[in-house]
Amino acid sequence: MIYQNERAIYMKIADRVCDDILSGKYQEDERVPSIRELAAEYEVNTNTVLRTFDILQRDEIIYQRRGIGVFVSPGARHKIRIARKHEFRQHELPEFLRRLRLLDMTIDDVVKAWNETKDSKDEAGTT
Amino acid sequence: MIYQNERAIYMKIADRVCDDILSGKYQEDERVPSIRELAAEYEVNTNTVLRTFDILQRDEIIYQRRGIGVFVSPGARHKIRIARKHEFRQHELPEFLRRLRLLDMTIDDVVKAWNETKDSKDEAGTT
DNA sequence: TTATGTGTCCTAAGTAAGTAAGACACTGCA
DNA sequence: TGCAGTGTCTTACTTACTTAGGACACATAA
Repeated sequence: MIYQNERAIYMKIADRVCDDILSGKYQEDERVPSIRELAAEYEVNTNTVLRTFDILQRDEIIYQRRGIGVFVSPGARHKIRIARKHEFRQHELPEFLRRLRLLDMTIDDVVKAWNETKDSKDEAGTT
Repeated sequence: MIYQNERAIYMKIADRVCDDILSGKYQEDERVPSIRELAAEYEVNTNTVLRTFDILQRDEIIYQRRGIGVFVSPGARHKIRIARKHEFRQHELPEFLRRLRLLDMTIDDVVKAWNETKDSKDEAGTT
């Protein structure tokens, strides 16, 4: 039985946007899809995306220009990396290992999965 | 920036109870703390814990006896393990590795953390 | 200037989650 | 029998989230 239930769509979208900045899909000072476009992509109301952008702007990840669009702030990528790494070490990793241990599993299972996904990437990169 | 925001306290409590069944804190056919006790422990309203027990009973993890208490169902531990393992392989592990990769980290960081927490447990078990 | 696409704001509504406080029914025990 | 502890249920209220639909302000290009 799994009971996680994370709601707040606008928060999840914020996380996705950060993902895309980290991965380089959105470069710094580059334009992000418009509120209406993102609302269509995620199939939510424009107000929901608006709330996403509210907190992203509050955290200086993006900046909005009335009538033009939304852009990635300079230094956003680095800022996200720092925050994510901290969160990872402090919470995600310990929680992950805790759940791993609760299932009597070992790190080998994780390493194996890592190598498998890594292999598929190598194949794409090679040849 | 981390935007997770998982609400629904009653779901988190359900997860905690399952943790405690997995770890052996609550044995099968053994009594679980009363609704009022758990409400006090987690500092929530009794109705919130009631909702937790509603879904745990629906999933046959527990059974309630009016006037007596709440008990762990026979086979609950096994049932939770199956569900958790499935969830782990299907979602938690892939998502974990994805986030790891987004941070340009490698599996070595995870192995290291695993060994460290494992060491501290070994010390407690030995001598 | 006008049209279009953008961000911004508003009101209205519904749902889920959580709290609060109390009442009732059942069980075991003194 | 009476009491205490339990699960159960009810009503009322607040808050956060999400949707819906529309309106306005601004910037750019035709």
